[in-house]
Amino acid sequence: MAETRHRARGVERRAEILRAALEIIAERGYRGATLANVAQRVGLTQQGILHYFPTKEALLVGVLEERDDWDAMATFGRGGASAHADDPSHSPWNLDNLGLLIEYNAMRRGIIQTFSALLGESITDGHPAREFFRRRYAWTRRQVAETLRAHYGDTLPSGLTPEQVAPLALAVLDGIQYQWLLDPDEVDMTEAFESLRVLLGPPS
Amino acid sequence: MAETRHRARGVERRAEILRAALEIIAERGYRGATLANVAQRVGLTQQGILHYFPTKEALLVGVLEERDDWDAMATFGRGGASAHADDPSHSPWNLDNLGLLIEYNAMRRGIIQTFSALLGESITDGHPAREFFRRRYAWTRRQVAETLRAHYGDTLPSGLTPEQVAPLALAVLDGIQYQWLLDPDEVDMTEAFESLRVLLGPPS
DNA sequence: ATTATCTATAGATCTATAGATAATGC
DNA sequence: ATTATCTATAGATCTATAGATAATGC
Repeated sequence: MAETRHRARGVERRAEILRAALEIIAERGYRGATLANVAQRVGLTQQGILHYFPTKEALLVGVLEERDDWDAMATFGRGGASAHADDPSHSPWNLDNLGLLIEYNAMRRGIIQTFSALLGESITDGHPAREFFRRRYAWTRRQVAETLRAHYGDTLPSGLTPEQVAPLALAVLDGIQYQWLLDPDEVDMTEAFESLRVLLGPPS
Repeated sequence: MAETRHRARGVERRAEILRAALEIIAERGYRGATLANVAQRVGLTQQGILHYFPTKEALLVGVLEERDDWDAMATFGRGGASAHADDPSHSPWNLDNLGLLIEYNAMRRGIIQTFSALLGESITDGHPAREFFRRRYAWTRRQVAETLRAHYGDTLPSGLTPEQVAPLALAVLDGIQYQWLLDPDEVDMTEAFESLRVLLGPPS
């Protein structure tokens, strides 16, 4: 790895930095993250990072843009008609290799933790990710409502509309993630999502 | 206010500082908060704060301990058998004065925002509030399950058990709060909680 | 030439300690 | 005496700018 470093082209370096930034943000949040932290992880100086991203905020934006995975999280359950259906990182259910699954989950945890940390911060005043999340949630609520409508029609078994349920379903995903991150042994995300499906009722 | 400052006894000052700290954390999170910020808000120097709370972390602990309100948030709906049933700040449904209600909501928003910011940060490595939240959630899940059992018995209309639903219901509360904080005009917390009740089904 | 990195630094902050000074309570 | 606050500072960091140097691609 260290030996190939001088071979790394700019694009790869950039990707390397973004991955490191993702990890650092997962560990300490954006405000707690430091350019020096990221730099150390990729074996550069702090100023080296600024060569690729002119400011700390630009680095955050890079992380945010890189992760269209964010949205994959919204497509809960295997029923989701994802645009990336053939990409293993987007359809864990198709993996038959246990090693891959574990690796996948570890990466997933990193992404979930980064996402959750940023969401938490984003609601504070003037946070650079605030608008990003506001838009994302508005979009995702619509997306989820649409998915629900495709499954259930205009009314769910509960009598509620897709538009009423969408924010709740989305909220469950986020809330469960926090509970899981705080106490992985006590909270089973998969089971929780299964229960959510039961709670929503059988498709008509 | 400034005139009564020299009259303020230690206990009042402490409370004043805690309230200011709550606000600052709501605005910038714990990591983003600064002793100087808090100091300025109460008209002291940064070192003045350290007279009451020896470290920044001690101040956070103070805020965390002060707010048993945190738990009131878990007792959703008017059905909650709260120990503070006579305290207006714990039973908004009893307020008949609109002014009080608005003030209450504003305060509520501050508390919700502080809580949400801290929850978001707490999942990062070595955060001082992590253990607090882990315990709080374990306790609250049990609490909610108990409440559900009192309402529904051992099985909810969906067929799920109180233990299965509790983490979901709790997750909805937290998740909706984030959505609301990000976009107050698009998300109606009261309506969302109402929908949650419908989703859980009618009590038997 | 252009790109990738580094050293040197400026300029802000931040937490926390030490110790002085003023006010309050016996 | 004790409590409440302040000034002075140490010692760390942090982001960002300036400019040098080495490596890469034509």
